[in-house]
Amino acid sequence: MASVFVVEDDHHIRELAVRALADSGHVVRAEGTAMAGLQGVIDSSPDVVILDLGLPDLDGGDLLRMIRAISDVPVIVATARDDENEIVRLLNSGADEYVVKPYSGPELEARVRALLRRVDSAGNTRVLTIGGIEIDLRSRQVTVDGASVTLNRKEFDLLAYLAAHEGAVVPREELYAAVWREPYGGADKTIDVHLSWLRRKLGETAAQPRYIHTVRGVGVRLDGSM
Amino acid sequence: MASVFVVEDDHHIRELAVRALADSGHVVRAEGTAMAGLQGVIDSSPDVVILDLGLPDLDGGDLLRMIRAISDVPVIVATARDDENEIVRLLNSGADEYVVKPYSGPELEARVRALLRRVDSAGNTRVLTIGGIEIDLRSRQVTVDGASVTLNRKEFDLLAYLAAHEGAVVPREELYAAVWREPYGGADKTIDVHLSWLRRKLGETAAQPRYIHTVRGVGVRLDGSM
DNA sequence: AACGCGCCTTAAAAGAGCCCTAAGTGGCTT
DNA sequence: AAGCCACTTAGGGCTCTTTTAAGGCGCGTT
Repeated sequence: MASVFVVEDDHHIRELAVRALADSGHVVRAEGTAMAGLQGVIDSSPDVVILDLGLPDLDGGDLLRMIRAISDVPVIVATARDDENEIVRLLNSGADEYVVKPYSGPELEARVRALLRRVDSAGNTRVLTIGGIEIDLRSRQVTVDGASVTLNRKEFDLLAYLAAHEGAVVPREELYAAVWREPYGGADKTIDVHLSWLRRKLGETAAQPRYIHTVRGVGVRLDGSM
Repeated sequence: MASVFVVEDDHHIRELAVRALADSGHVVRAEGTAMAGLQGVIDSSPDVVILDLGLPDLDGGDLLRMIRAISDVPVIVATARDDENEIVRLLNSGADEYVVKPYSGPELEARVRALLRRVDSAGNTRVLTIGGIEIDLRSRQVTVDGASVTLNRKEFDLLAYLAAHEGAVVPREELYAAVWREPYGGADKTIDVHLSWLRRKLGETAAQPRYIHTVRGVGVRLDGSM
């Protein structure tokens, strides 16, 4: 059982989804517009969001990015079958699942269940702790060994993404895509400059890393256990 | 990067999948029959399984249940059937994702990535253990008898590929193609140099092998049981 | 409008580490 | 014994990464 938020403008589809999910024991809320949906997601902090892409007031992809900017909530996007590139793009920009419309109630329910099975075992806190670093995703405040440090937007987004993937080597390409939201031109040194500034604020250098470890030729890894 | 196992009987589709996944940096194994696939999944403990449903020797659903009986490995099912009920049934019986055939390389790659992201964020680790060697594919960290060793990119990729094929003799040609991502010019001695460096870091020599065994005229074999 | 400030990008240089080539040695096969 | 194959070491070129510096842009303030 979980709380699910449905954003879908078509009344009949919305009712189908709400009924199917409610029948299988979930707490369901629904809205019919992007802006109301965004507000609802913020207010009710659901465990899963079902997001229709064909909303009247805003592109579904934009809404997805707005949700991702404030939350790591798992998102299932509902889309038309013939749009393969769109699906790839959405999965890369933060969607966790997709269902193809028209979908059946049982299918949607199965997707929600499959997704929750993965997510339940993860600790869903709004504050990430990596070694001596505390990252509050909501207020965007960071402390290192208890002392507050001021990060600007890019620095915070870099740190937050690395922290969300603690221990994993994150390729520059992925890191750039996540923070800049645009394709990575391989020769772009900007990301290195920001990493350097971030390191300074975390109290380390590349030569004496405490958290951000360079894996030459592959990417960088945030690791608090060393 | 992860180790992926593909079970698909159609040669062309299999090659498409293998190439797409290898190009995006994964260690890939593939088989064309259900029984060989099951054996391969048992032997190589992959991080993700791509499972075709239209296998010649066994129903894909049955194979999925057999895999589920022995492992929690995430499974992506590939189905030509545009059959909604079939998909729901499979998701309920343990599949984690599905792709509809024919699928593109980028689409498959995106599904694998999305799945790995969920698995990783659930706190799972992807570790290969060969004798005293522990290989963490996510952080690219390696320990031998508990002691950390620092491998550079080529060394790590070589070791990871050999470990994913533990016990099998890997031809130089295949090893080179997997790590360098380009065709093997037969006279290339570079791979030998890197293998030598890797051996040194693992604490062995070719004359006194503990893990990497040379099979003269054929290739090399990683084996931790000796 | 003009100014100041912070933020981001571009540029450039230096350093470190990695990778390939080359060459010599040793062992196995024929 | 000769030839082939594999292993190792050494050296230099090159790529990748880091860091500093300078300039432009946006934005709020004066």
